[in-house]
Amino acid sequence: MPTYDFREIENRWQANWEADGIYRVSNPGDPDFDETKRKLYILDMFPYPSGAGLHVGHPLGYIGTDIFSRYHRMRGANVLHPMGFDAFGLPAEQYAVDTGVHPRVTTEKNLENYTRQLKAFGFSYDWNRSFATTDPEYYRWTQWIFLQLFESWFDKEQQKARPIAELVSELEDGLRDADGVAWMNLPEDDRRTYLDSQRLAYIDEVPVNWCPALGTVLANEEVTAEGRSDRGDHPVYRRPLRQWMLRITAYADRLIDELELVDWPESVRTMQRNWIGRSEGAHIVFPIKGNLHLRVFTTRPDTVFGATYMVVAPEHPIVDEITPPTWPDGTKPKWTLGIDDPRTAVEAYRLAASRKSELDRQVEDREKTGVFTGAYATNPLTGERIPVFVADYVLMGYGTGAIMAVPGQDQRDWEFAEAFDLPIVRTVQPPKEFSGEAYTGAGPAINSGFLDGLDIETAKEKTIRWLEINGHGEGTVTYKLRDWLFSRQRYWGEPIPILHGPNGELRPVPDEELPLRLPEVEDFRPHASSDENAEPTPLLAKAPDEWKFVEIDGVTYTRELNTMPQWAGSCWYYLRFLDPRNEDALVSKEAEKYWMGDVGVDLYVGGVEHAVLHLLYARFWHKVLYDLGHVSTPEPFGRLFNQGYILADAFQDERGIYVPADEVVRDGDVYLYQGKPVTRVYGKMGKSLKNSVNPDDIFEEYGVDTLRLYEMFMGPLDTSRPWSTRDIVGTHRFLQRLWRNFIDEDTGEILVSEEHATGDLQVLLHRTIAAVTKDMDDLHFNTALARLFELNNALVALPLVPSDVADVFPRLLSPLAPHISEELWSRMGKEGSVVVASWPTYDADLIAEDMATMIVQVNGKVRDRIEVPVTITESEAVAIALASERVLAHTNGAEPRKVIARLPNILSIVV
RNA sequence: GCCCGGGUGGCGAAAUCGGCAGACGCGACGGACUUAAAAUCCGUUACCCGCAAGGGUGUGUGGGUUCAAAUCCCACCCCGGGCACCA
Repeated sequence: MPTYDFREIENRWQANWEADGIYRVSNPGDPDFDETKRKLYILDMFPYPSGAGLHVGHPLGYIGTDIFSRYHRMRGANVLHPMGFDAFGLPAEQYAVDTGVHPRVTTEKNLENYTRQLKAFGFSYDWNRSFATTDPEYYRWTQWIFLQLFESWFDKEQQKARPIAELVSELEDGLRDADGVAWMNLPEDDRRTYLDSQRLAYIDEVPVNWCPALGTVLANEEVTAEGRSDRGDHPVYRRPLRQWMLRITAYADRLIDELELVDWPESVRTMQRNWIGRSEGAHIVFPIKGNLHLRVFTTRPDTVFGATYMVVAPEHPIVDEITPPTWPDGTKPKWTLGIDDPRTAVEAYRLAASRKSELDRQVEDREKTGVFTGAYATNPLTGERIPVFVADYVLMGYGTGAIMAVPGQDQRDWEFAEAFDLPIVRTVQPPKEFSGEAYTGAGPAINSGFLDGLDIETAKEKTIRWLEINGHGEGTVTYKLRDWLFSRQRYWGEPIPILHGPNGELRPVPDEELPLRLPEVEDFRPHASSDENAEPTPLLAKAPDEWKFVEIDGVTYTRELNTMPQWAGSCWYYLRFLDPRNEDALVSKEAEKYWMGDVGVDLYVGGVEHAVLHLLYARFWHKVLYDLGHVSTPEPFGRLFNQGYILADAFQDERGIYVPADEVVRDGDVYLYQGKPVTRVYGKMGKSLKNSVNPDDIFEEYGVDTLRLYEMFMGPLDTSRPWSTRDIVGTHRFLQRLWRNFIDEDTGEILVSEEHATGDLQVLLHRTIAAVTKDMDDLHFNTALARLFELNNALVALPLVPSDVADVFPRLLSPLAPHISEELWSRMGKEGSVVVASWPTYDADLIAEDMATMIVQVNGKVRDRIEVPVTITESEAVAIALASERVLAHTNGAEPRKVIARLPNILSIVV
């Protein structure tokens, strides 16, 4: 059929490519491996296959990486471009809870649908390398990595992970001791406890976010600001629980410092630094009375002379010990909440604070509340007695849960001091023009004894030295980053391969028994409860006894019943793609060395929502594997690129409920849904806004190539852009026009001449090659397309396409629109597939200009444009310009006072 | 409040080593073809004044640097995302 039958063309070529295995990539050691090619690893953040299927917003980045991969294949690279699925997770489990359908069944169905949809885009993935994190052959190695963490400790001197066996031998040899106790003097049980406390994977009793309604514990980052669950919006309570933790904090410095090694957006690196939150400062000990003292962390030890009171978090354990039965002399009325004794007052405040920590805390905004404990501490530098308050603006989870308050240099402390009538002493001299309250800027120290006159940095150092010499504290570094809570009480995750002995001993499941498969359970409902005091129970407690209990050498062990979080599987999938069927290792040394090369993944593309968590966790695991010698690069992802989102109009009815956007009709200025007016809003395309557009529908109407081109033509890859189905016709028309330029629609004849292009068309051809090549390198696919549009438009008036244009055009277009390019290539009788054709080159001499347009400015305004030879000299240019009538009209013949020449483009005359 | 992005025609956007603002596309308008419509092809399309030639204005706002600013500097406004009494 001579007209552009995109459906037939696209289906046929996708089938051919698959049959030919044209996107299959071989590894070092394979018979067809070509070691002369340079390697390029181009990776997408793999998707979670949800039940809703893909919408046109998902594949934006995938189209970009596909184009980049195809381009570099044509430039001779050996491109690894894989795709897989992050398939453990709560949605399938919750579906199982609701319907009883096994998560495996749901997941397999979704995987199939996602694979079908992704294949329909014509992506050049090597599907032979695909896997899902739920495959036992994959999670076998996820479990193996966990055991590597379990069997390792962090050597602070060497700043790296080492096998725990090396720690044991150093302890046995007396090269180290266990927290000051010699190994030989330590009883067996204590040795075990000590070792367990040193592991990178360890168990700790930590406060967790317990969500009874979900029957599970949530990570901090999964809890909303309102103290409710991110998923489901259920109430969340904080309670202590024994949990597996991963010691990511040991890597805090390296995770910051080694950001220097990667080519990432500066914004993402900044976000990671902020998340880790390294701050240097000091611990300072404030005596209270007897043996009691309050230890605080401060980033501003230089301001200690201005510490006029202290604040501890409501949850701080010292509060009970320091609060006296009666108010001491000098207690101001506004410090007491109007209550007769300190203990009652503090209890009342704590109760109010614990309630507030949920919803009200936000509402209450900035007003400072607190209560005096009735206790005084002594400022070790001034020797003054200063009151100790309880206030909820200090958090138990950061630093030591206590602060020295320096109202002169901290605005929150200033506000509190004003509210409670506490003294304010400036210890840094603000500039004269400063009119604010707390002053945090630079300046000389004042009111600070031996620090007076020093700048902040010097004063910090001197204070720390004083503290250390006098035993009142020491310089220290703290981090916002906390260890990674790694246990989930869910079913649909990787089982943690640990056995618990009768005396609390931890025994790893031997490597040869991996994978430890998920046991079958009959019912997936967690012990959900509306009782906030309900005990958390892992779902695997429902597994059969023969799974849960293991007898070894006459000892009965209980299996760990927690599973891993969804992050686990996505922490290392990029390594498995290198060697996905390896049964002896997570990746072979040769494959790892070849594909990771010097910088790791050469281009990693995904949404900015993963800027912190996923990328930080993956970097952490990678560094552990690096330390233990399993990988050869210090960083996993050499270059990161964040693609934008597809945005779309969404519509809300009068109750604020989203209505299906595709059923909304426009009537003049108003939008109607089922006859009722709705409000138009705008946001990220997705299920929650009910504004998804299904790619299947677009393929049906316009074809795959059109959709690929449209998504790329909308704008630069890294910005978000609004979906507009109306605009798709632009790229569709481009393809139809291209078709008609090459194919006679009546006869099906190829409209290509024997002749080469000449004159302007030849120049345009070579300029187009140059421009598209540069745009491809820069991931500027929108402008690459614009150049191809221009070349296409230039062909419309010609009866036949010149042979060199015909030879080049499908190759330039093929990364962007592979199907039509392959069809034209094939119809012209070209040898082989366009997929493996070489990228066109251009003749630099042809695109060199000999004439240029010279802009003539008079007093900064453009007054004339004159065609001049590119070799024009300044005196010639001035002579020509001053003779121009348009210039004369503005110079009135006056002599130039000044001439700036950027020849041949600019001549700027000042008169 | 803090941090990170971003504000350019009716719309999506080009142009960022400081050197022609608006490439390319959508839409709109006019024309050709057609019995007609669709499709296709040709043209116009930042705004204001002007018949025209031409002139003026213009890249969120106000200043500044410069022969020259979308681009650099200062202050502010708005939109999006992230974090939040983090000491």
